[in-house]
Amino acid sequence: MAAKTRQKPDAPDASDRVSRIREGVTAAILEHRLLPGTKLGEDEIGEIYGASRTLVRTALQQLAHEGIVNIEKNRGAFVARPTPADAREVFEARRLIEPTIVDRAIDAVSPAWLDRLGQHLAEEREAELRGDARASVRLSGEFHRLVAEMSGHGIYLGFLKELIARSSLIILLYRRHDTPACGTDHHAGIVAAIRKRDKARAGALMLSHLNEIEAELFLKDPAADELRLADVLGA
Amino acid sequence: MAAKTRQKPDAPDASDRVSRIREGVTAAILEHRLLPGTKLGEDEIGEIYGASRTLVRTALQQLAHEGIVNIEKNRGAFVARPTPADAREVFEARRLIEPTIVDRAIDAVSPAWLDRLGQHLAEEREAELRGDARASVRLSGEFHRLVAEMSGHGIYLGFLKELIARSSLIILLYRRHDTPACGTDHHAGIVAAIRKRDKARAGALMLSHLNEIEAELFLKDPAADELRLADVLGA
DNA sequence: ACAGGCGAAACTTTATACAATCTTCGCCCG
DNA sequence: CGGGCGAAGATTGTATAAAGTTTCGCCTGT
Repeated sequence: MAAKTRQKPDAPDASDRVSRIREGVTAAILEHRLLPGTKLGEDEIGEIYGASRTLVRTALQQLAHEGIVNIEKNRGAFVARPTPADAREVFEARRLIEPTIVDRAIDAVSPAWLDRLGQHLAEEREAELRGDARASVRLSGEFHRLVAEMSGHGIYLGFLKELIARSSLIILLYRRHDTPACGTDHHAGIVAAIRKRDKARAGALMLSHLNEIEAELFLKDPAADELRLADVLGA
Repeated sequence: MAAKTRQKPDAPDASDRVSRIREGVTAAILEHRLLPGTKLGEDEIGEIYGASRTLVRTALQQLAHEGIVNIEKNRGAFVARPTPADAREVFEARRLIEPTIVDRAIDAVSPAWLDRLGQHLAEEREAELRGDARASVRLSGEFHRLVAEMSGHGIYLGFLKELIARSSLIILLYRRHDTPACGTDHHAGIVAAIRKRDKARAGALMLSHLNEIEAELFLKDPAADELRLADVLGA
């Protein structure tokens, strides 16, 4: 019967327009097409997506709540610029949550999920061979989200989505050398451990993976943000 | 100079009107004055706070993102009614995060914070003696938030605020017997451990505290929601 | 030439009006 | 008398317009 009118409350690819805006802007930020500090004018975005400012505003407010956009009163919305302190908090939280998520994911493992993971690893490898940095960045984050979805834990998934989005900005701002793909092999190792249902090993690998990513960051004084940003923009 | 015009971006008690609406509704939900499933009409709330629907809508969207309000398309906003599965997820997440938060709080301990904690315990005791159930519920949640603020970890604090708000709804829906204050002594014990900077003990006490709260819940089939709600309303 | 202030333009914020959708109540038919 | 159809009422979704704030350029005075 009325199965089409009442769609589930938080449809993943919700076809309404505000979700399309939100996901478009999110993708642009996660792929490093929009740099930290960039002004996100309401008219500007509205014209791109053919939507009214009302809808754009809604989307921007959601992004602000997720921590990847800052809204300054009477000034507008800007792509967030996490401080080194923020960065340390984000990675501490990820080190706490993600090993647990892997653990739960192994509980929920199934052939279909293993296929999905294998397929994702293939995509990551392909993007890296292609030298497509944007796709690599996006897929790297999506791997972690995939594991969280696999765990079937909605709250962990929500938290992790936030942490991943912020991590993307942090990596852009503070990565030391431009090691293009730090941990493709790491992901493969984690999947292997999941296949073997080896919780201890999977959790340990996830932890060391996160540690290695953070170790490649240069988290010093906040004033260095400007320099770093100029560097990225010049390249 | 212009110190009043540009206040910090995420002021805790932001005096703008949308925050006042959000906090008012949140307080009403946390104090169990608004029951799960209650319709939150935009005009209705707008008239109470003397605000336009635009502002009310913004506040409701924020509450929806925090998980304590559900917005159904073309139907309106309702106080969320967590399922037993949601409840288990919330408490699993709290068991993971809160011991870590206590740990970090002990790192940041100071005489001022210890005063604040002691003062809070006194308030809790007083409310309980008074038999003020509403204040008890609110203060019980605020204790956990206080520890999170003490930890100085903004992300953990944000996550925990969400979890506490949801917990309040869960306890209302699924508590077995009306044990008025399950864990006032627990809170005191945790504070004592914090005073002694005994991380292991503080974390363990927090964990058992959460376990005991969850143990008092009756998490069976989702269909029982209706009965439970009717029970509460009748009382 | 330079500092300070005035003013206009652009943008965000808030309110209001319009359109679309759902709910409810009444009526009619079986 | 019960069930279903339909129209009126109410409520939400969206767009547009009015109001307030910030910012930038320009002009004047020293």
